[in-house]
Amino acid sequence: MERNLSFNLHALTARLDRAADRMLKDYNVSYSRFLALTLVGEFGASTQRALADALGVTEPSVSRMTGVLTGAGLLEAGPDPAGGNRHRLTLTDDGKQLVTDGLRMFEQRLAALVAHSGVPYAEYAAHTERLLASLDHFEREGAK
Amino acid sequence: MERNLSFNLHALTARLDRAADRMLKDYNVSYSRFLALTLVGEFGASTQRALADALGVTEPSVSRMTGVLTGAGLLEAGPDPAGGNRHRLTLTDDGKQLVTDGLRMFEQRLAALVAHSGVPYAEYAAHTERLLASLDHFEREGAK
DNA sequence: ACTTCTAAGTTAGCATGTTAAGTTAGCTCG
DNA sequence: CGAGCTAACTTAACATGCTAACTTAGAAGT
Repeated sequence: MERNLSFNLHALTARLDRAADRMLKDYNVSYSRFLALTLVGEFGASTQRALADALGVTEPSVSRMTGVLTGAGLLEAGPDPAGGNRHRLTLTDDGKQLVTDGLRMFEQRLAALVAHSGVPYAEYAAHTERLLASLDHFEREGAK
Repeated sequence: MERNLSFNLHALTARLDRAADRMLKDYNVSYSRFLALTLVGEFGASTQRALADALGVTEPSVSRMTGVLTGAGLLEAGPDPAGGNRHRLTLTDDGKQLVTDGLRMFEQRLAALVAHSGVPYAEYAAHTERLLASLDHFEREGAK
């Protein structure tokens, strides 16, 4: 048996994530937290529920994460004027700065990696997206 | 900003792993543990150190995992006749059975997913492998 | 207005990853 | 042969994912 696709995807992702964690060490945030901040800042994920969906994780994860990020002064979580039991999420100035810096750094590094590997970026990215969409489809089918 | 490659890879892998966990629920093992057993059974990863390398995780992870798997009667870990402070890892009959069943199950499911998505399996798998190799290369460079 | 439903968030407990710092078994060399 | 080296393994403490079960704030129906 050769190492199969799901195994290699698992390994590739785990290593990319750890590399990202190392790059962010100076900023004292993990890659997960950086992603959360990015989604709040760049995609306007404005409640914890929305952020959980965007990150693809559960509400308890986000609940704990927002607690930490608020404590670190990167995120603000006030009551949402839209009503309901919601928290409106916004970035502080420090949070905005971190997202800006981090995105630039990752872009450069990933470009270098892909260039070195010779893999056609656009095609690979498109395939990844298509697999993700199919998986979503299967999961929705299965849940019915 | 569109959702970038590393983000989608992260999401795709996380979901594949969770789907695999659900499929293995009846067998009472997680996907991580299944992978460990597979590497012992199919690749002859015969010490904890070798298994850690093959899985791409650290020794403490493997140490804890082998403890659990041994307790579950899926794995045996005796002293290694090769000497040194090593444990020789081998599958029990139950372990072998699990690996056989699991691999067949995953193969079918992944084939269905990839077919549904229309992504060319061989090419995508080759690209993934190449990226992994490049990342290894970068990490080795960086460590020097 | 009171009950009830629903959606959002929290808390508790588990799994499995990490790093840092021990421990143990055999090898090497003066 | 004893001191120190190295490699493999373990232990401890932390991060962050999950599920299950609870709380809270509005909305809806009578």
